[in-house]
Amino acid sequence: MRHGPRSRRHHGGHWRVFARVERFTEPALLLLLRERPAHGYDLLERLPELTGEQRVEMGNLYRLLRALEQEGLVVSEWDEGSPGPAKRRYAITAQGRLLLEQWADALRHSQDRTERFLERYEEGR
Amino acid sequence: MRHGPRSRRHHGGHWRVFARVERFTEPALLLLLRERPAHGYDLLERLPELTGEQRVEMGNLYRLLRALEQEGLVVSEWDEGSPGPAKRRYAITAQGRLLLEQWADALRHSQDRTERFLERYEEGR
DNA sequence: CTCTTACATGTGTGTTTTACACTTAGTGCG
DNA sequence: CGCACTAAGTGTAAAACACACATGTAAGAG
Repeated sequence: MRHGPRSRRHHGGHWRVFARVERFTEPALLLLLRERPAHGYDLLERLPELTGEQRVEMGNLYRLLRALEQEGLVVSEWDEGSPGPAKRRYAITAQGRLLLEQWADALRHSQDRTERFLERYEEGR
Repeated sequence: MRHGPRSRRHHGGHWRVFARVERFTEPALLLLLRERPAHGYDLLERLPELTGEQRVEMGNLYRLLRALEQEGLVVSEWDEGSPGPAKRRYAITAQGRLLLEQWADALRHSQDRTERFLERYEEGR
């Protein structure tokens, strides 16, 4: 096995567990973009505030942004006029806001499930 | 595309999102086995209480149980003497309890992250 | 007795999601 | 210039998961 699993990393003789919500980068991006439009690299730096990870894989981030655009959840355009390398500026759409709302709902349910799990865990200690 | 994504299902014209914790079946199994030893099919029926899903894929469940055994997190033996088809009875080990503890910890962190996400989401409505 | 259903454990294989490695290009600085 | 930082990507493999199918035991219906 070249790589260990992501959610359970070997580290100094024991397993390190990181309980992560599937596809969490997606709602995180949508939330950041709801606050204000931004370009990919900017999002890359602000994502860890939400995901709790050191950094998000940038390759996947750019692919995800393009996928979101194809689904009509965000729109983008090349940001002319600003200095430095060409940037693509992303903004959330109405559909994106709707999906974010559904994510928030799903995350609340997830919170409830996990809360029940933890209570049941504490009971049997 | 034969199958849609699991965490975002198309349903009646909109996407249905199910925010799921990665590999959550693993701590769920460990918790059930900490409460009492059980065989696979039994776990299969009791898992939805914890996961919130209708059912867990049984193929993957049996593979997961064997993987957990290879890692020393559970032990099993054929349950002789009980009627019906042969059952393999699984029990949690000390290492399994340790990993479950780490999962509980990780899940609490996940709760905090999600809580922060939801608060930030509510702020900007 | 035969058929069907439920119990019980699995294998095979494809899809989706994520990780890791690498490329290209603009700009400022010592 | 060489180097670091910004910015946007591609290629590819592994991990996680879904779906379909196989095999055998036992209990009950007709």
